[in-house]
Amino acid sequence: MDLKPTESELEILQIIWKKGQCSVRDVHDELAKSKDAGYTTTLKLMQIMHDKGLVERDTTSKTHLYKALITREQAQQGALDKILSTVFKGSTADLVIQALGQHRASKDEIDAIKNFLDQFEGGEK
Amino acid sequence: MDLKPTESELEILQIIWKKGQCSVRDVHDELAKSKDAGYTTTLKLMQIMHDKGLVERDTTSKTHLYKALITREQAQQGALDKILSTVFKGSTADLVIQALGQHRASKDEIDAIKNFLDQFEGGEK
DNA sequence: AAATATGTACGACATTTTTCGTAGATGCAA
DNA sequence: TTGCATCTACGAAAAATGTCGTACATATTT
Repeated sequence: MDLKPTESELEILQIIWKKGQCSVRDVHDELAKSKDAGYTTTLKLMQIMHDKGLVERDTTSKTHLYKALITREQAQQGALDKILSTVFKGSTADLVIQALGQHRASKDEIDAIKNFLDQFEGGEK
Repeated sequence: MDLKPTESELEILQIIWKKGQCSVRDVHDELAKSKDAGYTTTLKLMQIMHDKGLVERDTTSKTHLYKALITREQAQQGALDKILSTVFKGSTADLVIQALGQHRASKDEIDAIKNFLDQFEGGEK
């Protein structure tokens, strides 16, 4: 089980994660807002995702309904692992600092992260 | 100018970043430690990177020497932007927390991040 | 019931990325 | 200077991804 979604598959997973359960039409309409591809392209992609085990589907009615079998958190972790090894030399601290440096996080965000760090540090040696 | 390295190109860039300036042989020998591809494959890839403007090269001697034209920081930012939009819903805080949660940063790393945040927060509103 | 709309299946093609073989130039050692 | 090692150039194929057309089934409307 490989479970490494491609770029297009990730775009589709995003929509499924947001809506919870989707028909191909749901996904395609949402996708069409930002992208320009045919309906059958989306269909085929979702069929492939099913073959790969990235999604499951309910085929009891004519319009099949798809659910994600991989969580957003899993995909996030996979994406992080990948860029950590390819561009961040494995340094989480570098990654975090680079992420925060560019984006100008809001005060709320910074506080959330600080709280997280505090709680974290308490539990560790 | 697209400047979006592919997966293989990133592997090569990593080595060039580390060594500063490399022949194809340098890169290939290093690559061979973790991967199994022919010499001409590496050569071709580096030629393509040159065509794309990802690297420059000194061709005065028989063995050409390559330098990166994109910085590690640029590539890091590109990689971050990509996964922020594809799996993190644009939330830097989510990304940071997910990164720290899994990877068990060391105390030093945590402190470094905290210091960074402090200095940061001071400068902001 | 016929026409129209909407759905799945799936082969085939297009594009992008990666891999490799072969040819030819240049340096070097016997 | 002959032979061998090392290099670049580059076309072409393989592999991975993304795209679409067509066929056909099932609803829905008139």
